[in-house]
Amino acid sequence: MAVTIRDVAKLAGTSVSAVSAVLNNTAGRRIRVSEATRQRILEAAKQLGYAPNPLARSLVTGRTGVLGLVFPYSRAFIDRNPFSDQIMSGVFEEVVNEGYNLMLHTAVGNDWNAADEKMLLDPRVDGLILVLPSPNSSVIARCQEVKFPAVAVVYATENKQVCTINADDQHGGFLATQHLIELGHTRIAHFVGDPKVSTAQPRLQGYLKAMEQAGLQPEPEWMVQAGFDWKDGYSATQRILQLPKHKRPTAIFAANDLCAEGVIRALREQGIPVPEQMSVVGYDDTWFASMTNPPLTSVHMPIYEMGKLAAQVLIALVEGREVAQRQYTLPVHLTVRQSTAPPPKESS
Amino acid sequence: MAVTIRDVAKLAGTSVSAVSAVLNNTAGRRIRVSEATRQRILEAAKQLGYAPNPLARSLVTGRTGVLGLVFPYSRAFIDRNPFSDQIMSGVFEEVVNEGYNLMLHTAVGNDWNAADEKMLLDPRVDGLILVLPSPNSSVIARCQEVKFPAVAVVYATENKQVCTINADDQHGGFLATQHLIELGHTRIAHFVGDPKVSTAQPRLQGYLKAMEQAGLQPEPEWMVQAGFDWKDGYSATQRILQLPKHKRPTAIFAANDLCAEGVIRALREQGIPVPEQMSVVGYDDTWFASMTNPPLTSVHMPIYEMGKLAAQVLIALVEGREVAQRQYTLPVHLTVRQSTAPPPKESS
DNA sequence: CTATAGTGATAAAACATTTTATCATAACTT
DNA sequence: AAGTTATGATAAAATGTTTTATCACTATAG
Repeated sequence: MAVTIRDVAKLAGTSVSAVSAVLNNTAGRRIRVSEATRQRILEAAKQLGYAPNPLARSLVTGRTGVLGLVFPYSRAFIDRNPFSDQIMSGVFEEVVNEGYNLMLHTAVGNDWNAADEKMLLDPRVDGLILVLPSPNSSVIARCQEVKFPAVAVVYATENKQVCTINADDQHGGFLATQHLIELGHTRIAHFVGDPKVSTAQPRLQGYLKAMEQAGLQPEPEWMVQAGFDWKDGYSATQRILQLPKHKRPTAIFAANDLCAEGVIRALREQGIPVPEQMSVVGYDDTWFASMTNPPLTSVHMPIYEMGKLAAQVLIALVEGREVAQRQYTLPVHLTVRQSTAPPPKESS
Repeated sequence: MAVTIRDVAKLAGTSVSAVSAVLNNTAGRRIRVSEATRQRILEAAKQLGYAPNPLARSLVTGRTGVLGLVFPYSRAFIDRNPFSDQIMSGVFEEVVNEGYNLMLHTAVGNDWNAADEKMLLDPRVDGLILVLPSPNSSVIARCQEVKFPAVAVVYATENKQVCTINADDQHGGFLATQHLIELGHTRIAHFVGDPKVSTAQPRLQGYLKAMEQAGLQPEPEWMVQAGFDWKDGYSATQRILQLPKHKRPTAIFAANDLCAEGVIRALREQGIPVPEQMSVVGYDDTWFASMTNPPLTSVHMPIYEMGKLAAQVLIALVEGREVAQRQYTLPVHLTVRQSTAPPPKESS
């Protein structure tokens, strides 16, 4: 059916090995070929429109030029989630630039069964980028064990051998809170993300650090266990509005942008204007943050860059290059928009 | 390194062919094997943790179990675009359910060069799902030519042999416009999408049809060449607000949700309340539509379902099953939210 | 005049499968 | 008793590459 290397060899009147050597520009190393036959081979290959079969090539070289990208199995993480889009976008950009291909995988939670193993430690991919919001994954442990190249994104671990890409979540939490303190707020709530996700805890730590540093004592009711979804922010806001007036916060630092949007929506429905009566800070600063009303002040997480870096590190690993650093923590910064303002004057 | 079929054969004390037959449940067809050896083989395979090498298998069977998903190369189409996310999400869901894998591709515009050909007509994928907003692609023609299984999404063509998945854009345009007419609007603008994208024209047709059917004569200024991006809606709104009062529309049917968000933003900045002074209708009804302020009335396009159907059809094609239908046009409906209302009373 | 080295190549092995062809043996038919 | 058929297998071919080993032949050095 398709044109093979043998067809080229036959047309050029040479051996298969010569064709292979010429087409891989590896002539001169083991196999020598004269300039004349080199030209004949090139001509023949062009004439037949020959393209090497990647399967056969991979079978013998043990390399495929394909990277695997693994998301946790959760439709929420793939669909309607600017975070995973941007990770993917960054990964994809780098992968394409470096001439690799990208294969998508899923169905991997924290548990790791035989089916997953076959799916992931697959000779069809040279390495894996794992988006692993849950800590202590056995997936990554298994990769280490069999020395399968892997890079984990948003993954917290003690093991210094594991390649990880993270953002400075604690500093992000600090920045968000400090910004509100500088505006004059003293009663600041933090809607904490899903505790199963590794980024939730450090952000809370950053919040606590900023509060402590400013000499503010956070009420326990201000640290609300919410979540990363829209409706988590919505319901958490409803709860916090039931606090007695003197305990009611004047600012909310939400778990992420989606959560913050839920906060804004709940506030709007209660007739509480943002930012005049309540300041709101988001987290992630995805494209979506600038689309809310009012546009959201948010901690900018370099998500796209994290995806890109993950791909860079993985490619280095796959190509056997030594990586300068195994664990990265990218800096974050605060993007101030219009959802934050000084607290309202006390009317009581 | 890895455990091969030979290791299993050796441990079980049988031939390689017997192992292959047993493990593929194809025993009895050509190769017969007794129940006793069958058990020995199964046991040996389990003990060694054998997993067949997909590369070697694909090389001989000519099938890989991998589908390719191709997006046009445009970062806007991958990043920050709820549309492509949802397509991908639908495709992915079906692909995973059916035990296939998904490979991502890009770098294909309307032009189709040799590099693209090698990348796409790749033995590593059994077939392609092409997201092809631009009509008359030579990509799809080439796939037809070499009988490479392919399904095109949002692709307009005269060729009835090409498998396509579309939504009823004309009816969508009709529904959006009719809704505004029923509310009492007579001066209705339509912000037309990128003319290079095949969905733009039918939506305009639907708009015109609804207007005509209601006996309304649309002013040429109301059909604004805008685009599918946020800022297209923003700038088009600024232009339309400069029309003299008697020509100024009371409702805008935007090219899509992103465009509509730009419209709302521009109106807000001009102090024109939505929907009291101006009704706005979006298109696509992505998750994002319910997040705007006010929540957007939008034509619901079954994007996720389109992705899913595309994968279904492609898998049928790949597996050699005859498909009931080669070209699908999925129905759309209107989701009414709070961005539309009757026109303001004439104050002049 | 014989080792050695260099040149230009080819044949064969290896990669891990599936598929096809072949081969005994026993049982059953004619 | 010879021929057919069913059973249970195995060896070998095929898939399309890359890599390793081998082979002539010539020129140069000792």
